[in-house]
Amino acid sequence: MLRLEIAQGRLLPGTKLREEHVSAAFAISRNTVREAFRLLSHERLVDHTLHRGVYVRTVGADDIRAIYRTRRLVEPLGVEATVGDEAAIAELGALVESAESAVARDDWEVVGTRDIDFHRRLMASCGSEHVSTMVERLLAELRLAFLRMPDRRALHGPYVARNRRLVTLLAAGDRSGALTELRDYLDTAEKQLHNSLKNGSTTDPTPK
Amino acid sequence: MLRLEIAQGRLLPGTKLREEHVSAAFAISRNTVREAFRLLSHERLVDHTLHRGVYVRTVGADDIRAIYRTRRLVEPLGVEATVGDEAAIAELGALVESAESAVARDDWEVVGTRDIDFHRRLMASCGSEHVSTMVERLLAELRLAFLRMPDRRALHGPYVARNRRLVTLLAAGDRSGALTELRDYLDTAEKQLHNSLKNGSTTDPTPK
DNA sequence: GCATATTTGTCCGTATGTATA
DNA sequence: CTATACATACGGACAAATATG
Repeated sequence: MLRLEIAQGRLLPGTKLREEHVSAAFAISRNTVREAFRLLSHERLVDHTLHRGVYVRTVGADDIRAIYRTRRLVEPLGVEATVGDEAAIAELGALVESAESAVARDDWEVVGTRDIDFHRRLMASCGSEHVSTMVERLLAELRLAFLRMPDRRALHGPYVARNRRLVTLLAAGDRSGALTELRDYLDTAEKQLHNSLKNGSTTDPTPK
Repeated sequence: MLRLEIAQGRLLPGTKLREEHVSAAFAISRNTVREAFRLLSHERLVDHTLHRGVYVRTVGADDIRAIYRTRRLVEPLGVEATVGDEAAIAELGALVESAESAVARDDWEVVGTRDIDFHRRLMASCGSEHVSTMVERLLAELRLAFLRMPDRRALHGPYVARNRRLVTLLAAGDRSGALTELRDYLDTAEKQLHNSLKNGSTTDPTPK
């Protein structure tokens, strides 16, 4: 049942998923495949149009705008909740460290993963299950956007230093400093994503 | 496919939904029923345990605590976004008016619905699709909690005046006043729900 | 524009494993 | 412990919609 992994790592956005094909590939029945498709569709990882099948979701410029609009709205709540939460700050520090060692290994795949983990952990401090699941979905969408980007190093490279700075500010208890750092992070990240999308994306846009 | 309506209005929490029974009642196949169950389960309207079937969700005291923890976290964002949004304030006023006329008719069902509509509209001003769908789910859970309460008048009665006050404060541009009014709303609402749950609930708790 | 082939949506029947009486 | 009921999963079938030539 775990083809989330396939959708999130292996397949490229825009790929059509034929029921018959998938059922053969996984040696499961078509009915079971359909149930799985419902789940993925509900998680917005695939697009499902009537009588036309399911496609791996292609996140466009509008989607990115929506994602960062939400992040700008919600992530400040995360830093508010994290200030003074020693355990959380320690875990965030560990995640940044892991990202830094990945940079040293030139493993940009896990650098991106650690960045996502970082912000998931940041929001977990809110202590709201509802918010956490929303963030989970938000970051899954973001990961789909990452898949369309050609240069992973340029994509994830700049942000481990920013996360490091954020942790330092949080550890120092500098609430407003952390907030402005966060805002700056989000602004530059969104700008870069739009640029990468405009210039060259790995896959065809395939709007139709 | 619209048995959301049934789960949200007709059936009481704790009711077991047998696949065969439902498929017969709606004249559809078990396979289709199963797909629908997956959807409802993902929306947290039903509990789905392996090999034991699906039950209409019973929201307990812990769930209510989680709901209001999230509301206290997120709804302030809604008032921040609504201050200065003339169109939104007008719509909120219309919703309160509709609730007031429902009070005059002794129609407490729609009073509760308008209360939910009110807070949905409030959060819509954030302009975040992600937040809106999260709120949608949050309020669906809350409505399930309402179903367990015996006295609808006592449940919904006190809050139309509070919503009216909130609209007035928003229209006056009194941001901090609106925030404290909101906090007070949430505190008393949660307290009342816990009380009603303790004393007498319409349905059996049926924890097992 | 039309005819054909492919694919989806829906249904039925059946087999197997699990939980409950 | 046995037996029953039920959920899970499989495979085949057909109609409807879509895509292709």
